[in-house]
Amino acid sequence: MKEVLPQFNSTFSIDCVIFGFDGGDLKILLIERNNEPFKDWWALPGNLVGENESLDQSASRILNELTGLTDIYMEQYYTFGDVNRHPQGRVVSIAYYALLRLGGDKAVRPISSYAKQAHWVNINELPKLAFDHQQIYDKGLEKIKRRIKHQPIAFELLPEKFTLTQLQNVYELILGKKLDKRNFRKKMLSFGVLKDLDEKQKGVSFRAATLYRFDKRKYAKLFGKEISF
Amino acid sequence: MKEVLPQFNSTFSIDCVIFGFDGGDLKILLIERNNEPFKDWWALPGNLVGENESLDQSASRILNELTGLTDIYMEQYYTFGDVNRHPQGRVVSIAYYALLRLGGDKAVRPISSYAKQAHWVNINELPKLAFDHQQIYDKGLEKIKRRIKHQPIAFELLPEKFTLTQLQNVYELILGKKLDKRNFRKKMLSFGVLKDLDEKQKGVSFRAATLYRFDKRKYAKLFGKEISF
DNA sequence: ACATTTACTGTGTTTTTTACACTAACTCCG
DNA sequence: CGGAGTTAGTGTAAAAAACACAGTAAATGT
Repeated sequence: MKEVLPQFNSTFSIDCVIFGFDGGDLKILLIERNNEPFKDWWALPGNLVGENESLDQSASRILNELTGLTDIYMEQYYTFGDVNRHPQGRVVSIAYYALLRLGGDKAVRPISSYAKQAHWVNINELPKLAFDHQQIYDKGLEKIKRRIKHQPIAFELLPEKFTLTQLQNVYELILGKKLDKRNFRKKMLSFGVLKDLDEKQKGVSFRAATLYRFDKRKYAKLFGKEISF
Repeated sequence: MKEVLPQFNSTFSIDCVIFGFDGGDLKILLIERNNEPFKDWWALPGNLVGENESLDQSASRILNELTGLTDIYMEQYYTFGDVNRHPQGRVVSIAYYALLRLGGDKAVRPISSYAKQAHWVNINELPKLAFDHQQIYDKGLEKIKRRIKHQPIAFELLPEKFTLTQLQNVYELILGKKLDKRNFRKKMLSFGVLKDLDEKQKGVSFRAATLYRFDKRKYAKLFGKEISF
């Protein structure tokens, strides 16, 4: 029924920089490719976009296929379309990043067909990546660095209940630098979006810290005002 | 030689939000479509990406075909890929914005084949747009609003020599709100990236203002430091 | 009880942001 | 040439935000 649009041999794919935080390290999910080109290389998870899925849906599907998770925070951030970025033809790739919490029962055991294996890799120990994936990763990290300063995305990496020290760790890992503890806590609490749970950490050696929860309601009320985390 | 990648009937295009400033109003370039679908509707300039051009090249080409201009500041900002955004098939569209100065000898008389006509339209008087172009425009403006606060893109809209009042006008038009004159001037000058030309406006009624030039060298030296215009 | 580790707290200084109104310079016109 | 009209240009005080900085409190393990 539809008229055919002019076209040539081309296609598009999604690539995902999937960040996970396990309470200690910040990691991304990499796959070891099972096919040419770049067989046996490490690469960002990605796939072609299906005929009847939107870009956002496709990104969610890719993440779900690897991790089994749904409803994960994902954001499209850039599209890579150099003519020769894929050796087998023109592939334009739309990049997404995702943020999720690792560990516990959600431990995430990745399975997939086009990959020999998938691994969570510390972002400070990344191997050489296939295609232009290093560039895609770099740009993703850069975007997240900016975004974390203005939007409450750090909470996506943390369990529902978390301590201020954990929150600070997330910021320090993403920004790649140390922050002053007192100033950090003062500022975070001043936004009024953290709810003190009157509850302490359990199962830790040494002094237990107070647990907090991110209060989405209060955050929603702040909209319009510029808020800088 | 190349293996063929799996694919279906799909293609991708570039759409451009081309901002122009004529000293008074902020405008974008719109075309009146000559073909179905949305024949006779106003739309953002756009075209399919050629087989051997990168996305950036394609965006530059589209702008050049309409205006004859080259070396214009352009930035990719988002990719739109809903399944039904184009009635004739799957078209993923990569959006760019561009900033340029209008008027004088550069007056820009747009010509093109797929458009009946092209016009510069005040951003406060936009007509109904074809496809999802309103959404594409909205997101573009939003991105520029953010960017103008951190990067020296306002200068792209101004002639080489400009007055502080003109610069402030650009900010006010993009941000959509009035700014305090004294605070604005103080802040702009404090960055040290404006060179006072010891030269006055000519041909104006009433008192002539001092002309400035943006000093790219000094700006380059600031890199790394967060600078907020 | 002591050693160890992490949680938690406050103040003073500096910098940035905001609010605010008048004089100076130039042009046009009569 | 003088006065009316219009835009250019300037400073200060108050408030808010950012920054630098170190010791005590609480819990654990031995």
